[in-house]
Amino acid sequence: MIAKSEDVARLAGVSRGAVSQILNGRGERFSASTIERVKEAALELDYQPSAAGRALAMGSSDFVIALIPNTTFGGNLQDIFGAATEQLAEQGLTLVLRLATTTTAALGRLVTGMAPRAILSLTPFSDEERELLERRGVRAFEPHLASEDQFDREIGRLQARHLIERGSTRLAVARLRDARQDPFGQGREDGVREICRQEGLADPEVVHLGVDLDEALAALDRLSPPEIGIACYNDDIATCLLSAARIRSFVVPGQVALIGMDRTPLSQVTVPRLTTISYDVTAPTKNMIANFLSVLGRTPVPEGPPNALALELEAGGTT
Amino acid sequence: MIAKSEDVARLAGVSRGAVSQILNGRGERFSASTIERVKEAALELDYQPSAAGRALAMGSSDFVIALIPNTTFGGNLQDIFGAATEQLAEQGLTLVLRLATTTTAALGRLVTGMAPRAILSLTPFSDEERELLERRGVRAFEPHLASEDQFDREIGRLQARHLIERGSTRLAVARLRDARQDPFGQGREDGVREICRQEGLADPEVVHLGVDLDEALAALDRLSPPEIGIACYNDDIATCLLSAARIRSFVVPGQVALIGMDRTPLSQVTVPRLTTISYDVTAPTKNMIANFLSVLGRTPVPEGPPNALALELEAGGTT
DNA sequence: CTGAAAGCGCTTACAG
DNA sequence: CTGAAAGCGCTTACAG
Repeated sequence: MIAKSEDVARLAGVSRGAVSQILNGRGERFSASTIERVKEAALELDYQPSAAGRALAMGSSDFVIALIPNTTFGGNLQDIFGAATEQLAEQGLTLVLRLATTTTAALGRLVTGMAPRAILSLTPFSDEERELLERRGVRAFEPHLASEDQFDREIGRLQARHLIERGSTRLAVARLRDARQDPFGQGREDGVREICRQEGLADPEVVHLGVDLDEALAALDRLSPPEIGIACYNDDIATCLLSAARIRSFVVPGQVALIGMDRTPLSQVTVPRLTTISYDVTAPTKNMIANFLSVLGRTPVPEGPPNALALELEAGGTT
Repeated sequence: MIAKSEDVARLAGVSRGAVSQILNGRGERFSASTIERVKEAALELDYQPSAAGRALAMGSSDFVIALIPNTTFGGNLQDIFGAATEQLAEQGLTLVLRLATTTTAALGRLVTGMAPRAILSLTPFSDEERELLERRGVRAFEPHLASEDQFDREIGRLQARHLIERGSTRLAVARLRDARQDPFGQGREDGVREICRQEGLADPEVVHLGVDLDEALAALDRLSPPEIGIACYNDDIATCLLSAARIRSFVVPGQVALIGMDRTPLSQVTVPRLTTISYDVTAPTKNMIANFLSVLGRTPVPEGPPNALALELEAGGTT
């Protein structure tokens, strides 16, 4: 049988109320020996308070929901959430993950059903979601970013500037064929175009492809190099185009210059090594969690928001 | 304010008990007009039953926990869990994800606290976990796999047989440097060795590396080709070694033959294309979920377990 | 066919 | 310093 607070109370010879107080750290007014007895009884019975009972009595559960984005959930994020799970566990909170791929309605059902202590998201909430959460009285946390759109434009700008600096006079943007997976593509493209205009170059051509060699070859043929600098949606796309360029015997970076984004591990082992932009989600995510913990009021306030645009260009051999 | 069942009852002019029965589909005995009124009231008030209240009354919550493995949680899995989330939602169940990286004790706290309807795992539970879950009365589901170890040995065997078939007479195994991420390495290595002995070849040399060009170069130098067939832990490692071979000007597959595992998208765009083994987690995972739903008794039993060892060798240009 | 009451396991004023 | 009681929102026998 699963022990309940009554079992603990009986074993320790106190009331259920006392058990609750003591186990929740509000037992200053009890004698040391009583406290000791209760704690031992709880241990002995392997007592775990029922989440439902607590939630009902307290009005909000001990759950914290983390929304994970639809994009690749790489090893990085697992480490972060692994650590976060433990940190929250120390505070008696249990972190559960949820795919962000849900409608606002589903999110609504989730939060009113679960009554979580808070909800964390790796990507900014939509206005609709924000309003919903406020109405339901759920605290929402998101990484302290500049607006998502500005962020993507900045990436596009960075890519374009670097390509131009390295000698490209004709730019292209390689976006993802699958629009579902391309939430950031438009912002990137806009950033590239902005720089092109600013520098007096023609607007970038735009190609769409997936991680597929045939598509990469077709895209490259359409762009009819020699002499094109391609700002790629991510390193995988850049890698594809690098293979395509090799098959077509184009000189990289002489004829085809490539810049990726993400600095994936594999981007560092291509020949030549990919030029890319690294962006560490770790810092903003950790900061978000620290911020959350501090709002819980049990932890010092963190140092201050890290630079939200911690983009770093890593020059490789493809530009 | 958040509506509760009492609000719905008042608005519909019935008792709370009636609201509960009707909204949970056990309202056959009520008149059609009553049912209609209650449903409308619920809709109007945007009523969401409190998970805590339900859980407390019913003894188990509407949560289903899915344990996600510590390895890469790729796009595939997201799709699967996205679909599963919706399927379960239709049954009134809410799927939450949890990193599998937890101690048995933490798992115990989670399940006794949450009282989930079931717990699903993508990888087999340990005996300890299994025993814990049984004791707590939590239903556990896992993909219908042959034992994990057999599975990995089979992968190793497949890799080795293919390399030998393609002419390798000296084999090596490339494992992950980071042992944490190498849970399957030993089984694979054992499978390769088994085949080597069976075929009268020397035992395979074993190298350890990460996704890092310098490490790949060092590993390749240590194996001192020409003439080595390398069974790689995964496609990323194989890709690394392919780059290293190119830098050292080894002929692939003539001098260095490579076979990966996973059939990642990027493995299909290397030059030459990687020989690899594909294994679709989708089928076993979907099957597990179908199985779970059928046990809930609201869905027909699925067709029968898919072939758990649905490994498929995909010959590329590296062997 | 419907409603009133008890109970799920916990916490929190409140009375002693 | 401690215990008895009420109440959180729901469901489920049970009585009408």
